[in-house]
Formats: sequence, C-alpha cells, structure tokens
Amino acid sequence: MRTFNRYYTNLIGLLDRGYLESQHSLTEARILFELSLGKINASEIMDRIRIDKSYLSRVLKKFEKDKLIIKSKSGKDARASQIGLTEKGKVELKALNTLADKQLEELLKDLSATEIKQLVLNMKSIMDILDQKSASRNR
Amino acid sequence: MRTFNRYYTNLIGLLDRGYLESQHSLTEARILFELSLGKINASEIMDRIRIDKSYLSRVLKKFEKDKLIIKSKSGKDARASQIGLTEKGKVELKALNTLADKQLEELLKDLSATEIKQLVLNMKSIMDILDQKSASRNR
DNA sequence: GCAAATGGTTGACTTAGTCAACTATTTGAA
DNA sequence: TTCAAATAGTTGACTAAGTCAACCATTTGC
Repeated sequence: MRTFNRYYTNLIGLLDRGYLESQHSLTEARILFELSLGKINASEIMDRIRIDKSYLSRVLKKFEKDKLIIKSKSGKDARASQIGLTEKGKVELKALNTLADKQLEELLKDLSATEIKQLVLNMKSIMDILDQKSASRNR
Repeated sequence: MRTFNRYYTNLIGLLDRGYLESQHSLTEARILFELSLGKINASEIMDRIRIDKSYLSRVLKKFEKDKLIIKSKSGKDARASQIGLTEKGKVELKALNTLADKQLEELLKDLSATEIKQLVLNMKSIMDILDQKSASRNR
C-alpha cells in the first residue's frame, strides 16, 4: 500500500501542474465540465464534486458576472436556480479542454503512440475500478 | 486525448481529497518524503519537486521550528545547508504515511484484493511511463 | 401547522502559493 | 587574480483557493 501511496503522490504532483497556465483552477474547470452535461442547480454540482457551498456560490457568481453561465428560476423549487452554460461558457470550456490537451501533449510528447495508448488504458482502468467502488458505496 | 483528460481531472479530484485530514499539504508531505531519502539541501528538493523557492524556504523554516528537520552547515558551500529529518520528523512522516494509507484503504475498501492489485499495477505502469519520459527529456 | 431540512448567500478568515527584490557566497572567463 | 554572472537562500508584500459560521428563504415531513 505504501508503494501505491508514493505513486499517487507523485502522480498528483505531476498532473496538477497542468492547470497552472489556465485562467481557471482545477475546481472551476470541473464545475464548468459538470455544467456542460446539462442544466443543473448548485447542490447537484455539490453531489458530483466535493466543494464547500460558499465557495461554489462565489465561483458561480463570478461565472455569472463573466457571462459564462446563466441562472434561471427553477419552476419547482424557489430556493434553487437552474444553471446553464452560455455560448461564451461553452467556448471557454472548449478552450480549457484544448489547453489541457496541449499541456498533456507536452507532457507526453516523447512517448510513442503505443505508450500513450497504454497510459490511457491504465488511466481508464483506474477510473473504472474506482467508479465501480463509489457506485457500490451508494447502494 | 479529451477522454484521458476527463479521466485525469476526476482522478486528481478523487485522490486530492486524501490529504485534507492531515496536518500537512500534499507539497509538505512530498518535501518530507524527499528528505527521508537522505540529507539534501533546498535546491536539491527543488530539482525533485516543482516548488517556488520562497515557499520552500518558508515551509522548511516551519519544519525547523516544529523540530521536524535540522539544518547543518554544508562543508563545501557556505550558502547552502544540509537538511535532515529529526527523529520527530521521521515519526511525523510515518504517521503521515499511515494516515494516507488509511484513507486509501477507505477509498478502496469495497474492492477485492484482485482489483486493488490491478489498481496498483496500473498506477505503477503510469508512473513508469511518465518517469521514462521525464528522464529522456533531461538527456 | 410548524420544526427541521435544504438551497443558497455573505462576511471574516486561513492556507497555499507567487513575485520581486535582496544578501551572501561561489564559479568561470578575461 | 579579479570581477561579473550564477547560485543558494531569505524576506516582504501580495493573490488565489478554500473554509467556517451565521444567516435568509423556501420546502418537507411528522
């Protein structure tokens, strides 16, 4: 277990760097990403990513100010509002993805196509294993 | 590439949580870990992990105040000092590892031994591929 | 019908990290 | 051999990311 530990510590360190150059934190990027999957409200975002509600509220406020999202009254619950990406928001997310891709490319550029394929497969398999686990926890 | 991207974003989010409960940031933990490998000076730490030198200086100052490390004059270079873990520092690192292990265990507890083995192998293989790459860059 | 739960906001704060300027020492080329 | 540039580390001032607690409005469920 100790070994795995060390691997993931290094891995996080390595991958974390990726978001340095962008205008958004990793958390902000994840929020944008969740919003791209369809209109949701703030607490649905909180169900998906671990984030303090006050912080989320401020991030969303900033996104709204920057016209990346629009909030609309939810018909059902007057406390909540449905949040959706604007066109500008979609463009921003796309740019963010492109940037992340480029940085990833930089990180991987000395690898062969085969090695990269291997890497993706490994990453996928990790996520599958962990996904499976968190699914079973919520049962 | 976009797929990989999403996987690693989620993965970082997932693994990052691990360090929340400890008294140290992930970066601090990595510094302690590097120090456990033998006496080194500050710039050698900077060779190993990406960190601002002013921040590193402050972290080390804090570690010294907390008696986790001791600095001793390097014989060769009067600007640098050799840094080593104290007994207390070693205990701290051990505790940190134990905590991380426990959190990892929690994260993995619904997985079978086989699945965990699989996960470790995947993680290892990712690190090997990336290590190989960063080694070749410095040639 | 009302207490507790939920969705969200705000103020005050902490932690992690960055940037630039600086001192002291060492290195390397003229 | 000397002196300009490089290196090791420190400090002050700052920003970014995130947390904590108190709060208001609305909804849920006994």
